[in-house]
Amino acid sequence: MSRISDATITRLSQYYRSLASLEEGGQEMVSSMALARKHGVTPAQVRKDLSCFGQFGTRGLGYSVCQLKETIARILGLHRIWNVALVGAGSLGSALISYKEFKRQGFHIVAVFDNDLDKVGKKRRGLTILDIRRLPQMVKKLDINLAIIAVPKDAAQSVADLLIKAGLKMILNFAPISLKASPGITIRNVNMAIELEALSYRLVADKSFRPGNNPQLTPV
Amino acid sequence: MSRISDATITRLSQYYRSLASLEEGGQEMVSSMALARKHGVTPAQVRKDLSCFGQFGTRGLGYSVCQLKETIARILGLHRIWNVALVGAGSLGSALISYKEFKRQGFHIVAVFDNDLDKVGKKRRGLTILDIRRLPQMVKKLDINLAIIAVPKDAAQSVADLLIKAGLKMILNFAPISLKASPGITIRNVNMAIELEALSYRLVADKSFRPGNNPQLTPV
DNA sequence: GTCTGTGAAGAGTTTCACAGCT
DNA sequence: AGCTGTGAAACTCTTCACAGAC
Repeated sequence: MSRISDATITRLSQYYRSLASLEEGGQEMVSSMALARKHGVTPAQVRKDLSCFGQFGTRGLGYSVCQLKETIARILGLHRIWNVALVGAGSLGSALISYKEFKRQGFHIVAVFDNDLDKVGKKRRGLTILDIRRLPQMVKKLDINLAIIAVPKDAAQSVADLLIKAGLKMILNFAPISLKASPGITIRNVNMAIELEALSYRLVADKSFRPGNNPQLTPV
Repeated sequence: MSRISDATITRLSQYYRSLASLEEGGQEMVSSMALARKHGVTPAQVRKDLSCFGQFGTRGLGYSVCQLKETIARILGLHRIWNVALVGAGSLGSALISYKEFKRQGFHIVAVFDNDLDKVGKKRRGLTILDIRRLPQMVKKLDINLAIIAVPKDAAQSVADLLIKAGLKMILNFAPISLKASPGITIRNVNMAIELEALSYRLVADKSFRPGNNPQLTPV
C-alpha cells in the first residue's frame, strides 16, 4: 500500500486549476502533454500522478477535461464544503478570512478565535471574534474539520495543543515556527520567512560561493 | 558541481531558528543529534546538510552554537539587509508589511505598489502606496533585491513580467496561480489554498478510498 | 567514550520507452 | 497515427555505518 507523495497531491491541485480554466474555455479533451506544459513538468509525470488513483484517460485521445476535473475534485475533497476554524485575529488572520481562493475551493472559515479579550466580541469581515476558550465547544457545534493557526510564534505551540485537544486532526500553521505533528495529526507549516530565505540564499550563492566553484566556507 | 537541494536550504533555515534560541539560552555547543531531534530529522541528515558547505563541527564535541548560527546566516544571506518590494496593497499585502519575521531576518519591505489609483498615495502601516508604473524607477532608487507578489490571481502574471523587466530576479508569489520562471529568474510560489487542499485530501483519504484498501476510483 | 564527516546502501521520485488501445 | 498506462532505468534524497578526530 504505497502512500502517495505530497508532491503528487500538490501537482493534482495545480492540474485542477488548469482544468477549471480549460473547462471555462470550452475545451473538451486534454492530453498529458498539454497539461504538463502548463506546469513545467513532463507528460509522464502527469500520467503517473493520475495513475495513482485509477485510469481516467482514453488512449489516442487524452483525458476528458470535465471528467478529470471532477475526479481530481473528489480525490482532493474539493467536491464538498469544509468548515475551517481560524485562530488569530491579527492582520494575517484577517487577510485569510477574506482570501477568495479558500472559499472558491470549498474552505469556509466559520469561526475566528483569539485570546486577546480586547478583540473578543469585535468583528472581522463579518465574523465575530470568539474567546479561544470556547474552541472545544464551537468545534462540535459548527462541525469544524480543519484549523488554521495565524498567531505569533510564541503562542503557536499552545494553540496547536488546544486544537488537537478539541479533536482537530488537520492544521495549517502560518506561525514562523515548525510545529511537529504527533501520530494521527497532520500539521502543515507555511513559513513565509523561510520562503524568502530560500531566495536570498540564491541571491548570495549566485554572486559568491557556490559548492564547486568556490573554496569551502570557513567558520566565522 | 552538485546543486544543493531546496530541502536542505529549508532545513538550514529551521536549524538557524533553533540555534538562535539555543544561543539566547546561553548554550555553547550542540550535537547533530540534539539539533535533529528538534526538527524531526535524523542526525545524519543534519550533518549531511551542513557538510554541503564545509566542516563546521568538532569531532567528539559537536558544533559551536554561535559559530554555526553565524555560518548559516552567511550561507542564507541573513547577515545583511535585503530590500524588498511588495506589489499589492490589499489585505494580504498589508499583513505582510507588518509581518515581524521578515524584519527579524533582515528582509525590509521598502516600497509598496498597487495599480489601483484610489489606493495610490494612501498609507499602509507607514508606507505610502506607489503607482505600479513607478516600479522600474524605484527598484533602482531604493536598490531593491527581492519582490513579493500579493495581488489577485489574474494580475499575477503581468506583475511578474513587470518585476522581471525592472531587473528583479527573485520573486515570492502569493497569488494562487503557479508562475513559471524563465531562465535566470527564480520564482517561489506560496499557494495557501493548495496547502489546505493537501490537508483535505488526507481528510478524505483517511475515511474512504486510499490506494490499496479500496477499489480504484472510477471516473465520474 | 563521544561525536563529526562521508562513502555506500537504501528509499523514494522522476523519466524513459514501449506495449496496447482508439 | 495519437496518446495512455506502466514496468524498468535513472536520478535524487535520506539513512546507515564506520573511520577518524577529540
